[in-house]
Amino acid sequence: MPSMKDVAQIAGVSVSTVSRVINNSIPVDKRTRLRVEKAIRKLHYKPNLLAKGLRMRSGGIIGLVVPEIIHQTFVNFIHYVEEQIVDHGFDLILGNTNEDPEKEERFIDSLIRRNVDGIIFSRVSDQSRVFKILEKTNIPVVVVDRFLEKEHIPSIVLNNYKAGILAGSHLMSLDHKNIACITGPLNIALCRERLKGFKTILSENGILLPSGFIYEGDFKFESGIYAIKKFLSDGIKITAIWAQNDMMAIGALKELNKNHIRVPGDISLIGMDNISSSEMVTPSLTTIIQPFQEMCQKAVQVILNHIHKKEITLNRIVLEPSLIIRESTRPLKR
Amino acid sequence: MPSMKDVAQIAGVSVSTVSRVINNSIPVDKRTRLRVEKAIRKLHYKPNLLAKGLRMRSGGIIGLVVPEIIHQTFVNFIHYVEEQIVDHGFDLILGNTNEDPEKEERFIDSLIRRNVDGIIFSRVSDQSRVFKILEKTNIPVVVVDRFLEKEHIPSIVLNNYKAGILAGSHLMSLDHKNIACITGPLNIALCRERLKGFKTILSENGILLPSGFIYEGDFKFESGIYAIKKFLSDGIKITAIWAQNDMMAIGALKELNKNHIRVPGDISLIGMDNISSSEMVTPSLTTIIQPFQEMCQKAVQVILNHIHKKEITLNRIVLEPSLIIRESTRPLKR
DNA sequence: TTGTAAGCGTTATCAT
DNA sequence: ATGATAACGCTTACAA
Repeated sequence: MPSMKDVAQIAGVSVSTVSRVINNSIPVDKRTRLRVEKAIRKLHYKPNLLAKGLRMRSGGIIGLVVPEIIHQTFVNFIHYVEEQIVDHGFDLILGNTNEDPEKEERFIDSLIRRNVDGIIFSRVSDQSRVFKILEKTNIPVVVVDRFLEKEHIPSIVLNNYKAGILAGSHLMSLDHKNIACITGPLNIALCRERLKGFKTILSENGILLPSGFIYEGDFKFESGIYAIKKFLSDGIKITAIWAQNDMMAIGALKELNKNHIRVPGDISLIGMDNISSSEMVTPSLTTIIQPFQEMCQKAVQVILNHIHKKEITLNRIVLEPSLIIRESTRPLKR
Repeated sequence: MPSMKDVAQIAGVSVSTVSRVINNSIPVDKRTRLRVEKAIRKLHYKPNLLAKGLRMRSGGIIGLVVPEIIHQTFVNFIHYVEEQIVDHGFDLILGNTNEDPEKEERFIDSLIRRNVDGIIFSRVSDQSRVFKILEKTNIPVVVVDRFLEKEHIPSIVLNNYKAGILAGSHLMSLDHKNIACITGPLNIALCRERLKGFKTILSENGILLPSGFIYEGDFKFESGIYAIKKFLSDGIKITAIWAQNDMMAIGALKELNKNHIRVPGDISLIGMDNISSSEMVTPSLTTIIQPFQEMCQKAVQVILNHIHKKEITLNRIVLEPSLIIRESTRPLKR
C-alpha cells in the first residue's frame, strides 16, 4: 500500500502538502493541488486509517453493544445503526455481550483502545460496571431502549407506558373485559412501564387485571407457550391477551392453536414490536410498533452532536409507539 | 489514557522493556518484570490498538461483509462469526452492502485502510470487483455460502445438491408423487444445485418435475405467497412442496391457510434453513438444516491459517445438510 | 538483560 | 503557499 510519502515524492512536494490537499485544511496552490491529485490517482492512494486515528485520537469507528444478536429487536438495532453509521462515514464494530459483564468489559476496553468515537448501547443493565470506566474517558455514549436511573447518560427510549395504553385501549374498544397480559422480565423497568400503562387504562374503564391474569415471561417464544399452559391449567376465563413482545405472542398463538382455541375467534391476541414474523403467522398479529429506525437515527445524532459540539443537548429522548391492527384481534362476540 | 511511556517512567525502565513484558517476546528479568507489571496495574494501562496495528501492519480486526442484515441467514452468520472472532482475540467490523457494488467497494476499502487481518464474505456476487482489489493486498479472504467460479479463493459452502436430495427423498418416502418446488433466484448457483439434486432424486424414482411445478422465487416471504397463488390459478394438482428456504415456505403456508388448504393434511410442506420461525409457525416446519455454526468456525479457521502459516491449506470446504422432521409433512393419504 | 533509536503513516506547529 | 519536524503509541533491530 502506498503512503503519503510516495504520493509526495511523485508529486514533488512534501507530505504536509499532500495532507493539506486531502483534508483541504489550508488553502493550497491550484497547480500543486492538481499535481498531488494526479499522483494520488496514479497510485490509488488512500490514507491509512490507523495512522490517522492514532494521530487524531479518533478512530473513525462507532461501537455497538448488544446483549444478543439473534433476537429480532437487536437485529433491528444493528441494521439501522449500521445504516446511520456508514452514512456518516464511520465504521461499525459490533460486540455481543450475552449479558456477561466480563465480555462487556472486554469489548468496551477494546473500543477505548481503538480510539472509538462513540458507543451505542442497547439494553444494558443499570449496574453495568462499564459506565464507571467510560466516565473517565469522555467518549460519547448513548443508550437505546433503556433509561439509566442513576447516571446522567443520554438515552433514547420508547414511551412504554403509552404502549400499554395503546394495547389496553384497543382491546377494550373491541369490548373485551377479561384480559390477560404476558409480560417481559419485570425486573426490567420498561416491562413494568408497559404493564403500568396497560393496567391503568384498564382500571380507568373499570376493568381489573388480577395477578392471576399476569404471566411474567422472558421475551422468548417459549414464554408464550408456558403462559398459555398456565392460564389453561389455572382455568381462568379470558377473551383477550396482550403479550409484551411478538415473540411471546407467537408462542401463545402456537399453544392456543394446539389446544384448538381459535385466534381471534375465541381469543384476541396482540403483540408488540412488529417483527417480520408478526405478519407471517396466521392470523397475522395485531401489534404495537416501535420506531426502531428513528431510535437509531436519534442515537447516532446524539453521538455526533456530542462529538462535534462537545456539548450534550438533550439527555432523554422519548419516542412514541403506535398500533397496527391486523388479523389477530376482533370484537368480542356476545 | 496512559501510554507505555507513563508505565516505563513509573517502573523506571525503558518503553522497550515494557513492550517486552507485555508481549513476552524476549526474556526479561523477573524483578523488573514485576516492577513493570505493578506499574501497569497501577495505571490501568492497556496498549493502544491503533498504534500497535499501525506498527505491526495488523489491525486486530476481521471484516464481515453481508449483503443484507435483516435476513435470518445473515443474522446467523453475523452471530456465529462474531462468536468465533472474539474468541480469537479479534474485533469484528460489520458491513452491509445491500448488494450495491459501490457500498461493497467503499467498505472493503475502509477495511484495507484499517490493516484488517482478514475478510469474510457471505454470498458475494461472482463478478464483484472487490476481489481484483483484494488480490494485490494479500489480505486473507474467505467466502461463505458461495463458490467463486473463476477465482482461487477459499470458500465454504453447503452441499446444496445433497439438500435437494434430502428434501426429495423425504417427500418420496411419504409416498408423495405430485411434487412442486419453490426455488430461490436461479441465477444463483446454489439454487440451481438444490434444484438439480431435487430433480435428480425424483427422476431416479420415476417422478417428473414439470416446469409448471417449479416456481422461481427470491427467498422472501412474499415469494411463497405468489408461488401458491400461481399453482392455484394454474390448477396444478400437488400433494407436496419443497421451498428452498423457510421464509418462502412460511409464505406458502400462509397462503395455503388462506385458501383453506391444510398443511400437512392436504399438502406436505418442507423448507430449508431451520430459521427460528420455522418451529414457531403452526404446523412447525419440516426443514433442511444448514450447519451455520460450523461454516463460520471453518471460515475463521481458514483465515487464521492463512494469517499464521502464510499458506492456504484447503480451498474448498463442503459441509453436509441434514433433515429435521416436524409437523408440516406427513404420509400421503390414499 | 536492558536501552536507544528508527519506523509505522498520519496531522499540526512552526518556520520560511 | 509550502516544507521540516515533532508527535501520536507502539515494536524491533541494533548496541551496550
